[in-house]
Amino acid sequence: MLVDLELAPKHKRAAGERCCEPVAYPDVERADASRMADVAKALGDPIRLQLVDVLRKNAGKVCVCELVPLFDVSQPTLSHHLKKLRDAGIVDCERRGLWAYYYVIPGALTELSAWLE
Amino acid sequence: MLVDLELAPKHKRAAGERCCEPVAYPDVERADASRMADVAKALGDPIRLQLVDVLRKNAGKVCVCELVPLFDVSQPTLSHHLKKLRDAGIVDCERRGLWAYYYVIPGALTELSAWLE
DNA sequence: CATATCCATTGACAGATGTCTTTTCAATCG
DNA sequence: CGATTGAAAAGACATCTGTCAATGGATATG
Repeated sequence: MLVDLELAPKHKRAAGERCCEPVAYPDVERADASRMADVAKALGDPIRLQLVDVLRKNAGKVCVCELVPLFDVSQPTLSHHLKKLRDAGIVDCERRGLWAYYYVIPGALTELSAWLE
Repeated sequence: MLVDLELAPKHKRAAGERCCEPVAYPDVERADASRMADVAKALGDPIRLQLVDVLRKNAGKVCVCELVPLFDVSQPTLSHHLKKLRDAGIVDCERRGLWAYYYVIPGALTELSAWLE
């Protein structure tokens, strides 16, 4: 599938003249874009993306001590990544005694997912 | 919709004992995760996300001189963002005389989109 | 050729990021 | 209580990121 390029053979414009037709730009998009970019940014690290992947496939069943050995980073580093995901509103955790059980917050990815579609 | 938490009331384990059941962890995911994380990272900036949004809605019709006034950043900064998107394999451009026409590469977002779903 | 225009690149710089080691905190066990 | 354990936080440090001003390169006009 190729993109339908509409490359009008343009000529140099006079000073101050627009070189292209203006693109309609919905102002509402700005806040949406910020929210979605925050989520995308949080997913923009292989470890965090895999963390979300594992958590989604094992909703609510995974505690940190089980996540750590899956990655080649130290426990504090993984904790740091989990905090990033928490700050982005993608995951949350529930503590039970010594253990912390992480899960993906339902709906946290739907806005970005819908936009990407 | 709530996550189905299976919080077994665990007790302190003996030294060396696993505190959790091991999670099956497909090794194939590693390369996939890296690719998708790269795409997500590129989308992890509001300006870049909006750039992709505009380009998707105006496939192949948008030249840089038209994109610049849409954002409150300098032309070199926008050029930098476009390069990031190019490096991530999300967009490409076609030059025609003085102008550069950007477009979203078809299928560039499908892997991430499918995973997010 | 000289000049103007579009766009990319370079260099600089403050701030964010990923990582580790060390520390702290809360909870459990003996 | 004292010791141990799971997990978060703090501190340090090299690297990456977003931004701008200045520059460069290619193309068009005259």
